[in-house]
Amino acid sequence: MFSTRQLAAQAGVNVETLRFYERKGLLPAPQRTSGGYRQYSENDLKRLMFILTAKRHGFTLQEIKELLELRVSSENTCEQVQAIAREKIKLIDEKLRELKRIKKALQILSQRCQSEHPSEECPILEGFEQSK
Amino acid sequence: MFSTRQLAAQAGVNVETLRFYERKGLLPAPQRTSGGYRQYSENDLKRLMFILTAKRHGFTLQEIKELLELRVSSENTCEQVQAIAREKIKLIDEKLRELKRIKKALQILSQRCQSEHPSEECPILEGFEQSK
DNA sequence: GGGAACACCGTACCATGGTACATTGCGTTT
DNA sequence: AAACGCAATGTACCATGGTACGGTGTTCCC
Repeated sequence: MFSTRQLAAQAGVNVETLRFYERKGLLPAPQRTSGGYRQYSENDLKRLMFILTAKRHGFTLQEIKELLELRVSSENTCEQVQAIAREKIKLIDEKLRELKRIKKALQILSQRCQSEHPSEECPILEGFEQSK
Repeated sequence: MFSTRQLAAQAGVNVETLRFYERKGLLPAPQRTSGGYRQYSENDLKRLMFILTAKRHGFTLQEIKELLELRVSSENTCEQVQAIAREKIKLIDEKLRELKRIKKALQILSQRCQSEHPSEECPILEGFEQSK
């Protein structure tokens, strides 16, 4: 069990951020002590780490919330969950493809820098094909 | 040559966005007609597409600006450019790794949904290891 | 040469994702 | 029981990345 401060420190975020995520429904309202202090579990930490990871490459909080809500319940049959998961996987595959494209462009740039004259102009743009 | 409206339409963005990117230094101030209208080139379109692609997976406008400024000039020797490019490539590799992790977690979830009972609880969290 | 249709500019506004108070409350220590 | 530290709350504020608006200027076509 962690206090707000401890959880925030573990994850490297601001204490206020935890409250913010709670308001937004990304973190569940944790148990409270008799005095009203939040008590976070190991599971909350994992969940928080996931949020932060997903956030780092451009998932919005809303999307992350949806990812986290992907669970089978009475409202949500297995097949529905699978459909949503497949959708998200497709989205991720697209992100993967585009990141690879950008990486390749950077590698081409780096390559050119090795082979050409120092003062030569080698704009990064030249390595790019049309996107999307 | 495109007008502002044409370029915006080609790229699927708002006209105002082009002016915004120009103010922020992401798009160069284009040539103007005698009447003061902007005239964009094919190269501007490519540049804009790159910006949009990079943006879609979490590069900030500031980072994108730096990517676009990666070019050899009198201020910037080939070696410096290479160093920056390598740095960005490392960053991209990290994003790739984390996206793959998220994808795997989703696949595990999807798998479970096939093999278990409809009403079973299968939270997505369970597929995740500790991150970072 | 008058009027649509579009362009320009500055400024104001908006959503997202936080961050920072100021105030009140808990809880331990002395 | 006073005091220190940290927690909780509501509200205000901030940066980023746009978007909208009102007023003016330009083109083009009848």
